[in-house]
Amino acid sequence: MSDNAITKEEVFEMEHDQELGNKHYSRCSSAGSTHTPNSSAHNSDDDDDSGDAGRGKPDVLSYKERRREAHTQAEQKRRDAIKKGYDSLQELVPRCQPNDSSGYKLSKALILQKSIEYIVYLNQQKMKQEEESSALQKEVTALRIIQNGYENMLQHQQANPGPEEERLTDEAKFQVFQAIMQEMFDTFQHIPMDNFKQLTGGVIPWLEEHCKPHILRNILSRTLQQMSQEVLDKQQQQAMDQETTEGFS
DNA sequence: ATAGAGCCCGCATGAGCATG
DNA sequence: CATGCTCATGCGGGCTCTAT
Repeated sequence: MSDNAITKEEVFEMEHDQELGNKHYSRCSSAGSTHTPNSSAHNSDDDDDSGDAGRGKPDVLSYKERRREAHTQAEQKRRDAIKKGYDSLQELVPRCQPNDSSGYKLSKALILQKSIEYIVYLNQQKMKQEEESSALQKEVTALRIIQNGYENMLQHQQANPGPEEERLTDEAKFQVFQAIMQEMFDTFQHIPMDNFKQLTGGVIPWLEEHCKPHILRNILSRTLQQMSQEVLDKQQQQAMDQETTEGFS
């Protein structure tokens, strides 16, 4: 396997010695002026492993050279992966996307910074939604408790209707229903209804404002008081009429 | 218009660590 | 121990901005 590698390297070296090799070393010559080997430098430097096979054969790459070649390719692969990651980030993060017109590309530092800002923003949104969800869940629980209470009251009422003489007549129930509906209608007709949007936008606030249990209870209480007063008045009137009749007789 | 400064990016390489 | 991977470093090149 190492033989194959060496052969490949040899071929590579022979084919690209001029163009790539010169470019390679010209780049490194400045960068690696302190450390980059040229041929003379590492012939004396790393002849420990290549020396046996390649001593006197300049075509055969030394171990150090082979390792450097492999490393260069690996490093290129790594840089590609990093670049791909930055490109993906720029595609994923809305604030990182370049303008369509200019097509300018953000720097890597900016991509990182914007990505961090976006993640923070998403975390805040998540927390906010969790709080809203929690509040709504509590509201649902409370409404279910109220619903159960009313259902229990209804069942109890149906199971124990009470003495015959204490039950409300259908006439009385109708009066109560009529009074409640009349009062609700008086407020409901103030909802703007020029279009469907206005209607739907007005119904919810109306429900919240005028259909609260204590308001309905007040209406009920007031209506029952009125009915009670009317019965009393009626009874008094009947008594007076009776007295008058008896007086005449 | 142009030279120079500053910034960013890609590249090659060495060093150090992990792994089979 | 060979190999792969990551990180740091130094350098060249391209681009933009600014002072002259």
